[in-house]
Amino acid sequence: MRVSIVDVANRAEVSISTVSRVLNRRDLVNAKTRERVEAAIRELGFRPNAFGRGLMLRRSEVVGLVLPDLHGDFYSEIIRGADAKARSMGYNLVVSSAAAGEDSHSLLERLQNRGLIDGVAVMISEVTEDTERVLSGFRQPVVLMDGVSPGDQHDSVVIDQERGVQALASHLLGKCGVRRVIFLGGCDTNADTQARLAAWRRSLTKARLPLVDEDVYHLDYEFESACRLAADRLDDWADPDTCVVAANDEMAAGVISAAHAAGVTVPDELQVVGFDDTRLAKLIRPKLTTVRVPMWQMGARAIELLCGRIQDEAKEPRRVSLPPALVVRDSCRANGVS
Amino acid sequence: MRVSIVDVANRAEVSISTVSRVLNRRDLVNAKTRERVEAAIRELGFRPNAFGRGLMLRRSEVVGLVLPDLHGDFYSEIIRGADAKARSMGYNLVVSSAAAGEDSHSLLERLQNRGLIDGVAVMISEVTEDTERVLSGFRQPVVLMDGVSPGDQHDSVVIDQERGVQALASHLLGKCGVRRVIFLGGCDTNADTQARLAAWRRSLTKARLPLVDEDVYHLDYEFESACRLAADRLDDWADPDTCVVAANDEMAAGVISAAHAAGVTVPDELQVVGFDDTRLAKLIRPKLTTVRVPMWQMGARAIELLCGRIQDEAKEPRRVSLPPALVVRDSCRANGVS
DNA sequence: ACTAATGTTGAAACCGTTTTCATTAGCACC
DNA sequence: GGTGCTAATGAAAACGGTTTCAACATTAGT
Repeated sequence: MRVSIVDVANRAEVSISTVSRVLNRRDLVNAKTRERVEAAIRELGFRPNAFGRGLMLRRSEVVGLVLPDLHGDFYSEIIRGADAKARSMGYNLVVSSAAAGEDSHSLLERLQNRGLIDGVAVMISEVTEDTERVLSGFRQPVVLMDGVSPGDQHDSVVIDQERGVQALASHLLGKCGVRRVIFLGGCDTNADTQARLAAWRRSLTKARLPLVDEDVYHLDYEFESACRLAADRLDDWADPDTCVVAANDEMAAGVISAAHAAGVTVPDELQVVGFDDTRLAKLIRPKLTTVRVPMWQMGARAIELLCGRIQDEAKEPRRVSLPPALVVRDSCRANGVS
Repeated sequence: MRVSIVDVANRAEVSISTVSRVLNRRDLVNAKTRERVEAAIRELGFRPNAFGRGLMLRRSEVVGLVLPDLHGDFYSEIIRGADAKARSMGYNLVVSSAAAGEDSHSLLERLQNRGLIDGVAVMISEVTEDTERVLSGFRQPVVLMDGVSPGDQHDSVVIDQERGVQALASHLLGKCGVRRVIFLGGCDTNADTQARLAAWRRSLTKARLPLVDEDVYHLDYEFESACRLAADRLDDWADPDTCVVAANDEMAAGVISAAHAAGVTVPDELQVVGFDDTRLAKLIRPKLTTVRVPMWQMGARAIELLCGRIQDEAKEPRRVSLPPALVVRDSCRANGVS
C-alpha cells in the first residue's frame, strides 16, 4: 500500500500544505508542528512521489549522458566522472549510447523523454551533416563533450588537442630524435582524428618534417586492424628514427604487438606512441608513451556545466578546455639517439 | 512555451480524452477524427509529458542498474548488454555505481527515487551483513546479478562459477600437465572470489592435488598488486608444472608482466591463466588463456528478468545461470609436457 | 485599547495525463 | 416506431505533490 502526503497529513493532524512545507521549506513551519509531521513521515516511511513533484516543479533532477559507445576504459572513466559530479550536485545520471544500430536522432529524442530528463550531455564523435539539426531539436539544456562543436550555441567541454599534440611532438622531435612520423587515425569523419591529424600537420610542418600522405592511415581505433596494418608495413617503417603515432592507445598496442611478433624491438628499432592514456598503456610491454586525456574531468565538467545551466538558463554559452598531459614511458627512446 | 494535451485538443477541436485515446488506444477513435488529432500533434510538436503520464500509470519506463563500480571492461560490457536489452524492451536505463564512497544503502534508496524508477538490477560483489536488509528495503522489483544471493526472494542471474572452474581445471590438469596451482583472488569478502576458490578446492581435491593455504593469496583484483606479489614470489613459483590461477585477467596480466621482467618465460617456465576474458586478455603477450564470462548476456538477461517482473508481478522468483566458456590461448602449455 | 506587522496554518487551484462513466448518434431488428 | 446494440465522444475524477492566497492568532508599537 503506497503512502502519500495525505496519509502523513492525517496522521500528523495537519493539512497537506503543512506537510509539503516541512519537506521543502522547513523554516516556515512551527517547531512543534514540524516535529509531529516528521514523526509521521518517519513512522509511515513516506517518500514524496517524483511524478507529483515533477509535475509541479517541471524538473526531475535527472540528467542524461549520451556517448558514442560504452565500450572500453575511455568511456567508463567519463561515466565515472559524470556520475560522481551528478551525484554531488543532487542529480541522477542516465547513460545511453548512440551506437547499437539506432540512429542518434531517435535516441536523443527518446532520451529527452517528455521532460523526464532535465538536460543532456552529449558526446558525438562522428561528424555528420545532420548533427546540428539534431542538437537544435532539443528543448532542454545540452552540453557538448569533445568531438564536434557546431556553432557556439551550446556549452561545451573540449580537449585541447593542439596542446597535447604539441607536447608529444616536441618530445619526439627533441628528445627522441624522431625524423619520420607515421600517423594512425580513426575513420576520417571522426572529429578527434581530424583535430589530431591537423595538429600534427601543423607541428611537423613547423619542424620542416611535413607529414606525407603516404604516412597517414585511417583505421578504426581497433587493436586488430592496427596490428594487421603494422605487420604488413613493418619492413618500411622499422627504423630507429621513425615513430608510429596512433590516435589511441589500442592501435598503438596493436603496432607494438605486431612489431614484437616480427622481432622488431620497440623502442630501439621503432618508436610508438599512443593517445588517451587508458589503463592499457601501463599494462603492455614496453609501457606506452602517450598523452593523458582527462576523461574523468571531462565527464565531471560536462555535468557541472549542464546542471549549472539547468538552474540558470540565462547565462551565455561557456566553453571549458581541458589540457592533456604528456606521459613518458618506455615505447620511445629516452634521450636522443640511444 | 510548452504544448500540452489541451493545446492539441483545442487545435483538433476534440476533447483531451480523444487525444489521449489517439495516443494510447488508436483503435477506439474514428479514423477521420484520428487524422485530425494526429495532424494537430504533428503541427504542434506535442510530446506527452512523462510526469502527468507517470502519475496516472504509476510507472516511468525507466529501470536502474547498480554496479559495484563502473571501471573497466567488465562493467562496461554489462552496461552495454543491459542498455541494449532495456532499449529493445522500451525502457530507459539509469546506471549508477555503489562505489564512490557512498554507502550503498543511501544510494539504492536514492535510486528507488520516489518511484521514478520501475525496478533495479543490482550487482553486489562484497558480502556484508546488511546486504539482505538493504535489499528487503526495496518496494519495487529487484534483480540480483552474480555475486551475492541472499535467499531466493529475488530473481537473479548468476555465473556458473563451478562449471567455469571445472573446465579450466580439467584443461590445466589434463592437457597442460599442471601439478601445482597458485590461486590469486580478490578480497576474501568478495563473492566471486569465494565461489571460485571453493570451486577450485573441490576440483583439485578431486584430482588429489589439494590446494594448500600457502598457495592462496587474497589481493585486490589490480594489475599492480599482482605484479608486485609475483615479483616477490617468482623464485618459488617458477616451474613448468606450476600454474598461477588469477581470479581476473588483470591480475594474470600482472603476473605475466612480473615474469617477463624477471626473465621467466610464460608458459614454458610458468603457466598463467586469468578469468573473465576481458579485452586485455587478447592484447598482452603471451595471449591469456582464460574463461569467458558472458558479461553482455548477464546485463541483458538481468534487464530481461527485471522488465518481465515489472509487467507481471505475480511470477515466482526465477534464476538464470550463465555458463562461462574456456578460452585457450598462449599462457599455458598447449599439450602436456612441452 | 487600537492598529500594524508577523507567524502559522488550511483551502483550493494547478501541473498533464489516463480512465471511468454517461451521453449521443447511428443502425439493425422485430 | 420502439428496442437493444455498438461506436464515438466528452465531462469529470483521479494521480500526488507545490504554491498562492486568505484567514486567523499572536505580538509589538503607539
